[in-house]
Amino acid sequence: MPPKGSIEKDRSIVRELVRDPRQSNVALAAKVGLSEGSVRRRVERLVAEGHLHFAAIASAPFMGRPVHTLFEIQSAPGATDDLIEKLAAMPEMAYVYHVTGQFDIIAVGYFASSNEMRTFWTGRLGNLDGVMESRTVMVLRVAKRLHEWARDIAIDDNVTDLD
Amino acid sequence: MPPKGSIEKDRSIVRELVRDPRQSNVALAAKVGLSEGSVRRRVERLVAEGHLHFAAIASAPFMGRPVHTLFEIQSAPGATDDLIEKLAAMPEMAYVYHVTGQFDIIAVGYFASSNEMRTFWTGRLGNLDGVMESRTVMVLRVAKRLHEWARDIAIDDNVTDLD
DNA sequence: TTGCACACACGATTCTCGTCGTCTAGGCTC
DNA sequence: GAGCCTAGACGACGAGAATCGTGTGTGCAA
Repeated sequence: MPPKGSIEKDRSIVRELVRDPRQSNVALAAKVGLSEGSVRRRVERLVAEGHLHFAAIASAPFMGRPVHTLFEIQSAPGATDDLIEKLAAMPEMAYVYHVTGQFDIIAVGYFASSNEMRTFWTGRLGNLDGVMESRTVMVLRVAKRLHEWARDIAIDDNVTDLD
Repeated sequence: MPPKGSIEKDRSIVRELVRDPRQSNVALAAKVGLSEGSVRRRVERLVAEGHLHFAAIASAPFMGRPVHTLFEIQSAPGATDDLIEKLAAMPEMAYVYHVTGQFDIIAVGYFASSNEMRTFWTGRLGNLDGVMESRTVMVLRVAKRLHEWARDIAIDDNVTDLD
């Protein structure tokens, strides 16, 4: 087990990488006060454990999918998990959340046109077993998409044993 | 302007990077059929133009924010843009969308505890000017979070002039 | 022709990556 | 408690690879 305070080093590595994902291990090592090799091993471990991951994010409009839609779905009792599986398997879907509230599932997808979205909604989604009710919400503008949200966060010292 | 078909090279670079964000320019160049230098410059340009960006994504629980909440907000007429600005400026917020439907804004945030979320909701969010009604939706499980969604998408040839 | 936008070529510098020796913490036996 | 052993993490280091800046060529349009 990390001998306490080690997790803070991990977090500072993560914060630093969130701030600049493409910096070299050498630069990162200098900032967090470790050697290049140690930083490299820690990053590998953090990625393997799922605490950190790297992504290249494409602009959906640039890739030919300008229509950004959110679906709120109420599922039949007991059907939620199945439904989530099926939604997650659809390539149009980027995010699928199991949530509380009036609806059980929120899913976000990208489409080439409103018409294609409509086809998807009325055809593929509407025909799925277990869909009681669904609503679409069109995303007009993304005001903030901060995969970098962790950057400014001050970490409480007493929160060290989280998964 | 790119002489047509150049945008397809850009897209194949993007797709390839989405598939593996940390591959070297040399490897990428071999796959898309360009030299290392050309790929490097194209990637720089794509990032500068906002069509592509690199991110290191931290696990929110690991960073001490296990509570994942979505807020649906109905704003007073004319107040939406202001409200969006204010929400986007809050460090707890990771995503802020301007949307259609019953609500005008959907915002997603991460909190250290449900209590902190409640404090935020009743205190900071509830006191903002222009908030007519707001609901919280707790995210129980993230079934899919595919920043890599663009990977499998076939691009229509007639969709070349999008921003 | 001139200008411009790309692409390629090619060193110099920097980084990555595997390996090795060291140090420390913890557990075990005596 | 002393001595010993093991596991994990760290730093050091060198070979190989990647990056990065610059210079040159080529196609196209004004």
